[in-house]
Amino acid sequence: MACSSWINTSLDLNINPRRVHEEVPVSIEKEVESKLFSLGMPKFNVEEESTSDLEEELKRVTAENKKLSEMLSVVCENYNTLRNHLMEYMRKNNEKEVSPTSKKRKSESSNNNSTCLMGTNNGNSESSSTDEESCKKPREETIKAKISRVYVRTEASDTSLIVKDGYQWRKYGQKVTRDNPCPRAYFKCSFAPSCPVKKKVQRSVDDQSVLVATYEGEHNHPQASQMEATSGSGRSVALGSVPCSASLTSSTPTPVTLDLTKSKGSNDSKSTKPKADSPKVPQVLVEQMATSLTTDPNFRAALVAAISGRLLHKN
DNA sequence: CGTTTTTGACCAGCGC
DNA sequence: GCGCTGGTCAAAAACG
Repeated sequence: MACSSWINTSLDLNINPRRVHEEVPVSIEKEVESKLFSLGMPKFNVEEESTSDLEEELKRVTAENKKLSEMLSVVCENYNTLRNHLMEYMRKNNEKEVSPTSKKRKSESSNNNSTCLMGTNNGNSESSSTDEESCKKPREETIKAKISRVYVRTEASDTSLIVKDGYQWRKYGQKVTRDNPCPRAYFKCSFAPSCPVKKKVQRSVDDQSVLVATYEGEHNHPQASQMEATSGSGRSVALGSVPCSASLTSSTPTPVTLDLTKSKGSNDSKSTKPKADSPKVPQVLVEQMATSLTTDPNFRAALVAAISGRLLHKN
């Protein structure tokens, strides 16, 4: 993913980094300074500051902190609203396209336009894409499967068809399909016995180093890795060991891809998923924002001021 | 010994 | 109806 696609979340906070508490003992002050300086923070002038100035500064930083929190809330709200709109739109679109007589394979072919590219970072971060409800064959009609497609770049020499996505999968079949010489692997979610999610993984015809993972259905449980992290007693989970490159060449101009596979359907009984199963896209967004913020000198200065202010107040 | 993977067989949808 | 194809099953093998 090109850096040019990154969202500029830089906040012009106009913080003056110079301000630091004056009444602090010199030893503590120097300690803080040296630590911050070792972190790449600018060393600031601490001379001739009055207490009132510092209190004012602290108030201002607190207010900005509050404002940032509010902005983040707004961003999250906007995201949820946008996602709901997208879901609504796609559902309406699907109702138009899928005729009552459409069958299994037609649903798959109509699914081809719901693809999206994603980048991976050593297989740990990934986002998926658009999804689409499909008309399944009779015995699967009870499952209104949501289908999404995920592209994962791996080592071209790696022949395994493992996509590390935080869930535990059991392979139940492999087939060589007509349009692709590379075999397609079929996986079922094995973390929860009742989980209906299936996954197909196949190498891309165009680029053998790209794995195409197609997900069907929605997980009715949190991610295995997250369950482990929270419970601390989960058994070892095979998440795959595919070394993925951090970048994925994409012609898609979309800067952020949405993971709607884990979106909570409004009328779905599975919507009562734990929060741990939240979409990964916000995480991507958060990472971008975090990166942007941490590289923003203004923000860093504000952070330094806030931290040092707190440290010094405690002393 | 329990779990997972492999792999050939089987089934169902689709086009002709 | 027949052949092709994708998807699933299930027994055997492999693995920890």
